[in-house]
Amino acid sequence: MVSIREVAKRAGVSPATVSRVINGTANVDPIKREQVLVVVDETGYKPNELARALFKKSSKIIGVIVPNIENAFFGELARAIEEEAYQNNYRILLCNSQNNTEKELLNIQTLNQLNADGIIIMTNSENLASQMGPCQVPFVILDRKIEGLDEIAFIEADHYKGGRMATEHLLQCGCKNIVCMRGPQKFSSGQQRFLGYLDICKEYGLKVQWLDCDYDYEEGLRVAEELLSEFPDVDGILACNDMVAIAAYKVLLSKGFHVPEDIQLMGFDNIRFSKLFAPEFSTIIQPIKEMGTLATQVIVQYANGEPIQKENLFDVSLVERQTTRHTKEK
Amino acid sequence: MVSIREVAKRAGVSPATVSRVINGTANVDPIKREQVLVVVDETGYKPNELARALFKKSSKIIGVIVPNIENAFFGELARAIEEEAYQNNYRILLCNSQNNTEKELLNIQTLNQLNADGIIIMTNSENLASQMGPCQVPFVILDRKIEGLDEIAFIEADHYKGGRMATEHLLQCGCKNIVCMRGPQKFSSGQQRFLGYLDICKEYGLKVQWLDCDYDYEEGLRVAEELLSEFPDVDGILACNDMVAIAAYKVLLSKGFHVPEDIQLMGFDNIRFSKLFAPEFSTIIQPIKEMGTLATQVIVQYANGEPIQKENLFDVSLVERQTTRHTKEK
DNA sequence: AAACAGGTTGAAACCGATTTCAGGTGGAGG
DNA sequence: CCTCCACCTGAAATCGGTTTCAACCTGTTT
Repeated sequence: MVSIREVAKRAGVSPATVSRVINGTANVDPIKREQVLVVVDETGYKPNELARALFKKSSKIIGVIVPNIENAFFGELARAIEEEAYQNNYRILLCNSQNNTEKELLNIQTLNQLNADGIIIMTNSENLASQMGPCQVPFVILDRKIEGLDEIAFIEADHYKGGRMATEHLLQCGCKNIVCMRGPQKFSSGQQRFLGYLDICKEYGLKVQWLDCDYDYEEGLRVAEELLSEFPDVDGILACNDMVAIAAYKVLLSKGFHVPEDIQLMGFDNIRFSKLFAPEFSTIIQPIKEMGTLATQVIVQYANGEPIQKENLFDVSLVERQTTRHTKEK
Repeated sequence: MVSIREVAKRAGVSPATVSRVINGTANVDPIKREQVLVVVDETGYKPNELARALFKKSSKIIGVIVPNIENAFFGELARAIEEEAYQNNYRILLCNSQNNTEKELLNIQTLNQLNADGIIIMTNSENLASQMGPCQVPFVILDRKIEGLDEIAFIEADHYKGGRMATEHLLQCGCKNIVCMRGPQKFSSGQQRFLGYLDICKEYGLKVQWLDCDYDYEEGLRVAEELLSEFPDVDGILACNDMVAIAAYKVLLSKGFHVPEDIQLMGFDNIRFSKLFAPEFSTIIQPIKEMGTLATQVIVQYANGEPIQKENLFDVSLVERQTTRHTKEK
């Protein structure tokens, strides 16, 4: 690899001048500029980003910490983040934490040591902040609030509204006996969705019934079994997310229930598979792409010294597909 | 952020000594060593990885280039790579290329400028190598051969065997009219699987019938429609991968066909969703995790100057689930 | 013709690590 | 007691960029 000094020598100028030509940071005599450009072209010179980042204290790297990249929701977020980062000439350093707090901490440290420009974090680790050493890198929290971490921005969807809409929809589809497989109450997403469910039940005078369920498929399987034995006359299930909804569907299928004839089913998130599945799932749409894009933009803006909005609540909407059935007579 | 000079000053030693303590690269007087460790602990000093990487010409970063992270197959590969990289104290820089050659080239360049230790690439770009500038970073190619690129290792599954097994299985399940939705013939995966299908057809004297189909869901929908109109008495479909199999299933469902009663269906890859789907898909298992792990190990070994194996063919196997039905009378 | 403003330029310092190399110390051996 | 060797140690060079700063050149003003 040819260095800036080598280019300078060949072009008969100083490294400083080469730097100025490359970065356009100052005027350079057109003749010298041309000489430099010729040599750059001949040698295929590309500045070493490490050296640059070392001096500038910015590596144009954004760290992305997700609990599980195989989880479609995070996969889709990661994709949106990567895309937007690329557009802005940033690169993505990915950490798949598997709920391993130690791994998250180590990755945060690495990002710090790499002069990263920002960290977008989605995590399950509640007490991450307390265990974390000093960190220069600005944080953006996506989807799940972390106590004690002073992030530059927080981005989430309106889970409460989503919870309300989902429950109300089941109601309008004729369900009398709605059971909520509520998500982890340590997350605001879990809390707010459940609160939405609760409030609708209260407003319509419905019986409140629920079970706790983590956000993953295997848990969904287990809890759905439990649900059927505990609430035998259930006719509507509000799953905490799409993966759990799919798990519930499979359990219902194996027990001989029909969806939506016997039992109706609502998911949450609108991951891509919720539409690919057979039947296609009615669910609450979180604007996943927009959220990921914004997370990245916030970091870019912050790096540029632009003002940013700290709290960002994204609107949600409902899509009715094949697992619920809107009764015509409302 | 405190620097090594700061630590050295506080501990009353030189930066060289601090470096030696941190890295254990030379003996240091136990007393001084202790002083250094105390200061390191007090200040929370962590060496700047950029400075280190600049000097060492190795940033402990592995680039991962995938065509589409939302595609479960690549998502699962990425996960395995990240996991193994973490175990070896490497980090992952992710590029989701969306089949955009320019984006791939730019990311390769960036990785080069970052003194990355290796690039694991899965791409659709055929003529990537010819457009690529000089690159110091060693490549490992996963899943899809790239002509003209001199990689340090190539890793793929035994697609030919998989193609044979899948076809033979459909045959044993009583299919008389197997249609192959073959994958892109520019990839060895597409070629080899199709070759397996062809050879089994020849050996059993079967009629050969196929359509071309890209590896994605939307294509699967389109081609499956075409398949039904072109081959009305099909009773077995060999999809080029699991996503296409799912698409085919949905088309069959919408046309009123029953799977596996009317038409049997084989996928390929064994992505997680092939088992989560309803019905669960019979498919060919690629050892995704093992392949990703090996790709990473190869790079680590190469960085350590250890010998590595260039060509790596992974065995595949067949899992019979609900979309095929093994007839008892063989 | 001298003074001054404005624009280019390169030497050198800097970012924060690692490693080389030469000098200093202490103990063993003659 | 002197020599030699082994072992620590720190000054300085290095990695490859960027930026500061002072010097220089050109052309204009008085």
